[in-house]
Amino acid sequence: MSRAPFTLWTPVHAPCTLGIVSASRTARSRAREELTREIKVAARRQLALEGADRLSLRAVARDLQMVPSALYRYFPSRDELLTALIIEAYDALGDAAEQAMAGPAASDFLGRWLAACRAVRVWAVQHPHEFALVYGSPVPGYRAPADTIAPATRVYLLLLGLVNEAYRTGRLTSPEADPSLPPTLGEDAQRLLSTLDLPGLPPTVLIRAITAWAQVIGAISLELFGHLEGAFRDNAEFFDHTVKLMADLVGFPPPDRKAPDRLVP
Amino acid sequence: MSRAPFTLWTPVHAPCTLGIVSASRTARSRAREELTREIKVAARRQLALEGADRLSLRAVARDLQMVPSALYRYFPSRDELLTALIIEAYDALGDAAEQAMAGPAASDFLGRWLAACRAVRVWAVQHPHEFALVYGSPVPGYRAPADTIAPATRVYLLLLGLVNEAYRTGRLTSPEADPSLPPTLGEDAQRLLSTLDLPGLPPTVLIRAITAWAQVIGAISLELFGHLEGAFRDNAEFFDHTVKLMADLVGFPPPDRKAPDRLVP
DNA sequence: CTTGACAGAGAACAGTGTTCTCTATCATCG
DNA sequence: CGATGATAGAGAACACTGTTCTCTGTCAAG
Repeated sequence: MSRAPFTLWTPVHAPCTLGIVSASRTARSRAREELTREIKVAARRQLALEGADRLSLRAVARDLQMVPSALYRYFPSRDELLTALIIEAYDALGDAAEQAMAGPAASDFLGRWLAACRAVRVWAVQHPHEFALVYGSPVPGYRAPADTIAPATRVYLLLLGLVNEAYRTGRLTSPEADPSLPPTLGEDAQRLLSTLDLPGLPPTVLIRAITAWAQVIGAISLELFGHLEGAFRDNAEFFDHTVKLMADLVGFPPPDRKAPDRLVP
Repeated sequence: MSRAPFTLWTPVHAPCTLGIVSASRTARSRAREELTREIKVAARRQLALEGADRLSLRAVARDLQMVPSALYRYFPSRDELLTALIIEAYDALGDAAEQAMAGPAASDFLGRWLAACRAVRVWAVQHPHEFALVYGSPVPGYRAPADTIAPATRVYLLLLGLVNEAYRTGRLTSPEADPSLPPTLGEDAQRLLSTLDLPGLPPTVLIRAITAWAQVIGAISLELFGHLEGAFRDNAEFFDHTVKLMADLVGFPPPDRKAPDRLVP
């Protein structure tokens, strides 16, 4: 079934909901927002229990004592409901990472990197089906709808910001003999850096950071999807170690060594 | 729906099919094997077109001009059919990697590592839904059935064998200042090494190899599942670079430099 | 107060996985 | 060879699913 171009569902004649204009809130639209929320929490509950492919519109309707067709006043299809859950999952993941990163001292870059990555894994372990929804195979159709890519970049941008901050303050060790990027990859990295508003960050560092991020997602995927079954007694310990290896790859200085040769910012 | 303990489907009174005993092959069991194969190819065709969650038993039955219930003589459920496809996908992936690894000279460890990883990615790009089936979120139920974990380890063991071979022949550069493993992780690594029959390989190298493998899967997942959309014009180039970074992490010597300090085997 | 948009109910449709029962057909054993 | 029993497939049925209609009340605005 081909997916129509995604449109976040909004009522055709809905009043303006920008800002904090809660005074002019009619009772109907208020009930509407509340029910929309309730539908999503019911759906998320069922998602957590059964997984995305077992998520049934009729079941969430039963849960809310509604008739199935009534749900279509709020979400035009099951796929759009799933998309809303995807967006919320991205946000929850971003919240978790952001909060964890605020724990260590601002100057402790390795500690903040570790804390954020750990938070991502812990969230994933606690919400395996939601992680699968966003980083596993996309269930609704095959290509992510446009509205999901913005929230998707949040964790990613958080970590990149950390790398940039460490670099700017001269706390990033330069890799010994960094292989140069092939031309088109280097151009793409430069373009990414300018669109991400991270001028000055070397392209090689960006690529290393993305590489590390891919490793983090890969390690979590392997664990959650059963590919590490029986390998380690404590998967968190293994994850921590790989994250430290990746931190070293990116250039976060290990705590014991005095940061040796620094890149000039 | 809870999954019953997995049993690869075999007819209750089927004759012994071990070895190449094709003489005592009755016509019925021969037709049975052929139809089993045909069901799988029809299912795989539909899987490639629509994805795992859209794979419909009734559609493959229609494709084969059978009635849906007839399929249940060959696979006791849709999940078991998917499991068979999973196993075949693992095998196809293993074949691709194995064949690619045989390309470069036996002593060119970096080249063989690169070739194998590239082959994995190319196979994944060409069979995205099958990759999603095995390395994305597991669709049938939540835990991989026991019969899939053996074929799943094939690619993995192939790469580990390469690392071991490089180490044994002294072609693996030791990482500068390898952080020591925490105690339980080190024990687990030692246990893994003995069960995998790779004695002598340092536990830290094993962990680095698994880390690299997780990165490869993560990079492919990010690409296939849309998280790299719009980032790189040539994803293969990005992938190649990350794979080289990981090769360096594992200790495969770069081709230009003379391999500096070697581990004693 | 009237009008029109909206929320929800209910029925219906096409599709799904799965399980029955029933009838041929084939392999095997006496 | 012929009887017997296991098997393959057909067909109907059940309990679901997502989705789309139509129809009635209800709330908000002109």
